[in-house]
Amino acid sequence: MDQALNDTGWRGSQEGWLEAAYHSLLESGVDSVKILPLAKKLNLSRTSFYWFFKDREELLSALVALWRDKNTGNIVKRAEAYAESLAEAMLNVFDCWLDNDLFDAKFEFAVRSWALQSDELLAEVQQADQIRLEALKRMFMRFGLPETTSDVRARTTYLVQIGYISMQSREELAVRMKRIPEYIAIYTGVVPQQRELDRFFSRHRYRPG
Amino acid sequence: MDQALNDTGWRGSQEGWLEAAYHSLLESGVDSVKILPLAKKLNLSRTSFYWFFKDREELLSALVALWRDKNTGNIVKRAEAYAESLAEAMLNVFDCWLDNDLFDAKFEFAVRSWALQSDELLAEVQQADQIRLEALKRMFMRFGLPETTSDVRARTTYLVQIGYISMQSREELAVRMKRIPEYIAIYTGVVPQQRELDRFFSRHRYRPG
DNA sequence: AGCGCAATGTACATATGTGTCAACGACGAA
DNA sequence: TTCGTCGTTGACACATATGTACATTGCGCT
Repeated sequence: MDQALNDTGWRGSQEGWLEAAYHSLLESGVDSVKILPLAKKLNLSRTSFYWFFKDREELLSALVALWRDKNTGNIVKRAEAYAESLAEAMLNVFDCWLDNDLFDAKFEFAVRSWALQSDELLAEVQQADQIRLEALKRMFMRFGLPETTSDVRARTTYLVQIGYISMQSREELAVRMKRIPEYIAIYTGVVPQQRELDRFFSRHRYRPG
Repeated sequence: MDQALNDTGWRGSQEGWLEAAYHSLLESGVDSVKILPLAKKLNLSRTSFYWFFKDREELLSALVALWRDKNTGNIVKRAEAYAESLAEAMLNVFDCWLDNDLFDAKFEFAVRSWALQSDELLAEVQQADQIRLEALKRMFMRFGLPETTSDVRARTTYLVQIGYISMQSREELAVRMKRIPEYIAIYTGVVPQQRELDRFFSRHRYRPG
């Protein structure tokens, strides 16, 4: 995001406004995404906004598009990634919860909060939930679990993460990593092997101890 | 709520405004809680608001107080309620997720979204999370689980619910009930007994089948 | 009947936001 | 050099919100 966007030589640009809007959305919610304050942050005249966007609505739509592109695809990919065991498959999915490039948790929360005041967006969010939950459910079924079990385990996996996001806590990586083995055990019903955990830890540049 | 509040004979009242604010908060978030729109809904003059509340801030504080009183106490109580088995204890907690009088899920979500734009409120929400999680953790430990396990299982239990709330789904009671036995199995690691489930179902006026 | 006060309404001052318009500048290509 | 496009700006017209000062209504009590 931060490097993908950004300027083309001129002071302002579509991307400049969009990035400012993105940061404002994440920090204080949709209702803080207003043209006047953004202009102040960018040190631009408010009205120059209208050269890049028809109106505020168009800016908000661009934010939704950004979220759509980023957050759903990667979960599905990670759920479908190759794995020898269910525990390993689960750890693949966990990549999303720890790597901000795969899943932007703050963005996700801001969009969900936004959905409270927009039925249109709510429908989109619920569709995303559906797609993600189904991908996770298929993952459990790939390893031979029955359908109902797979469904509830998929929900547990996914909802714990959505809930975690909504706590807005900022914990150390180490604190979160210590819980991983237990989570895997609960979600899959199987204790993960040490080498599976080691592979996961090293992927995230974490040294247990 | 709906019967607790409401009028003293006069057209307006503290409670009238507060109730209108509550509904507006739940439907469209804090930023929709504005005096002018509320006045229109209540068919009152906007300025008569100031007879009951100093300003908008005071109304918002009253909303936070309402949330604080309602939503944290009951979870703790249910987690501490008597139970013969861990599964039964878990089902006691589940009462909150199914009974709107014990835990107001929509209210909870609206407040969490609100916390995005208020650091003060965020601190309160995180404190509530802490208290609730600790109560759940103690519940697991009461039944002999080790500390780390209890902690992660408490998180799972709680976060699934917070995540579920944030999906804002409106599912039939039957759909939700069908998942209960699996949830209990995942959360506690123990399959619940039929009589435990039956007691739970009847408590919530649900007939399986 | 009429007084007092709780409750409501009217008028004003102010703040913050949106969106349109027409004018202005700076840069690159013909 | 001059022209057109890209980008920027200030002025204007409005809309929606807050909060204060003051006037007005109408219920209840004596």
